Amino acid sequence: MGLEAQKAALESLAPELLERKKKARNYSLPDLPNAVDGKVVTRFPPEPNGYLHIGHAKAAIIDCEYARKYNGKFILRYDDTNPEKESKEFYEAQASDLRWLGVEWDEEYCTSSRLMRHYELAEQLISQGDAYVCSCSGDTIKGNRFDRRECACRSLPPADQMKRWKEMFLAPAGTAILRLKGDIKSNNTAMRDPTLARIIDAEHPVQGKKYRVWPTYDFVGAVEDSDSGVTHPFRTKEYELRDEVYFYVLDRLGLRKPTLMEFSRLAIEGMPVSKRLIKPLIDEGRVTGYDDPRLPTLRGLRRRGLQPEAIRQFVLTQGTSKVESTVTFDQVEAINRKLLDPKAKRFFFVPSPVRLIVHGAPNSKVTLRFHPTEELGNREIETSHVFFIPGADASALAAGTLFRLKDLYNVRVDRIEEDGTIYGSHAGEGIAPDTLKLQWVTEDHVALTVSKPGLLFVDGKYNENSAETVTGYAEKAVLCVHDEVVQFERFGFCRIESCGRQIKAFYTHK
RNA sequence: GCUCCCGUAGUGUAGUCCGGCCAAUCAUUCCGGCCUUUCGAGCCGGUGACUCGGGUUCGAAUCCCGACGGGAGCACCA
Repeated sequence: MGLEAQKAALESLAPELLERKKKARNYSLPDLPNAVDGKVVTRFPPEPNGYLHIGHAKAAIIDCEYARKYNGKFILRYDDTNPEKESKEFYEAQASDLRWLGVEWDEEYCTSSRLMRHYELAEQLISQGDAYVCSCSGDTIKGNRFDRRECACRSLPPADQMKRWKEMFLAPAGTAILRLKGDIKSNNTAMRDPTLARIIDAEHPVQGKKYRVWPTYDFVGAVEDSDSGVTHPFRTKEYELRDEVYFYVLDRLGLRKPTLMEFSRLAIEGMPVSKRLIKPLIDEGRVTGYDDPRLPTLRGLRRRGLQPEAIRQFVLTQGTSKVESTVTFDQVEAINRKLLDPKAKRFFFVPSPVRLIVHGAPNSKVTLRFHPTEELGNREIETSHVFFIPGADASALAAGTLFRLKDLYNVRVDRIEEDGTIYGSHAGEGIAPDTLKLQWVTEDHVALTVSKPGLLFVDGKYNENSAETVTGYAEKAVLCVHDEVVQFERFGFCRIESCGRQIKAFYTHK
């Protein structure tokens, strides 16, 4: 029986079998292991040392989303245990960026507020013989780690270690560190007696000069997750080698062990996320700051016109896999466009304007809707016989061509002058099929420059053309728009940043 | 170099833990078509993938071994 015959036979016997069922994509995150509804606790632990970017957003959104999914609790924890790197401004900046993102936390605290607890646990480790004070030089420590060799400090008895620990609080910075007695022979370099605490003299943005001995990430990351009741801490893949340390520390301390999980770092093509790459761009004036719309910082994305919800949906489509991938920005744009489409007001913006004189044009006042289908209001425009149309479209016109001024009437081209000016004649109101429909402005317009954020890096090199601008005329009505994303018809979505005579527009995407 | 992680269409992603319902999901890109007073959105359709080689099994994207490829870590940063 041939395929067609089989189909026909099936059609008569059981037609329902011919319909291919479509499985609906489930956008929610996969189930968590060891999760109990109402008992899940997650946390987002940024270090207040810079502005949050899309990578942080991924972590924060996933953490928050899981807490909601299981009716649990979500904690914002500032991991501020290195006073040399952190500064006051970032605590609030990070919180406000998270609020903009729509991430809401149930609790918030600073790791630096718990140093006494860390000291207490450090002393427990010391007295148990699980930690020691090492006074070797940095180079010696490094060499010994490489050679898998224990140093003399390690074998001193706990009582001596405790004495050395007390002395650390008065010792000059750099002269001693507290190390975990791990496994110096381990293949995992992270286990070769990692540092638990060190001396730092810098003033802390919150604690001031109260402390000099600061615990490290390996120590407090594990302790804080456990102490604060976090059940499902997430971190990015580069910490995977430290998992063993994490659990070992908790094990020696007799503390509860959370279900630790990892996901890959989020990378977007041409958009650097690291301060190492961004800082020089700012210093050299190649970007305007951390809120430059070409940057994937939350501030940059916001300025560009990205909706927080788009970032959330995008992050959720990425999920929690460990596969490292580089996404192109159009994935984010597509989501953003769908969100923006029903709520962005439509305006006319004419890039590279060319003058159009219409013979027989009526002087009239037209009312144009801000949106073709949604009730977003409207604006009025008075028209006479002078218009401006886009240069790119004008260059395709020739004498005799019929086109339409969108939402107005048809025009037939009579002639085109040397200077580019187009002379045409009014050619009826009815919509003619298959004609160009052009956006237009009248003589009563505003000059506008649109910044088009491009990729900052192409093939690993700074892209000199990342800050393209398009100049043109916009209809007057844009003057009443403040900090809003609009759609310039046939041009693209743009965020209008300021009002008055100084309008800035950023091209969000097509 | 050592250790660890990861390899599903152009790009992402679901499925991999607990092998069969996978003739492999969804999105995006691209290409058609429809609709439309926008080159947008929407609707319909199409192209397109389990890195390779062995093994286990009645049956492998899924389990095992190896190769190859990519990434990460090897701090008194987080």
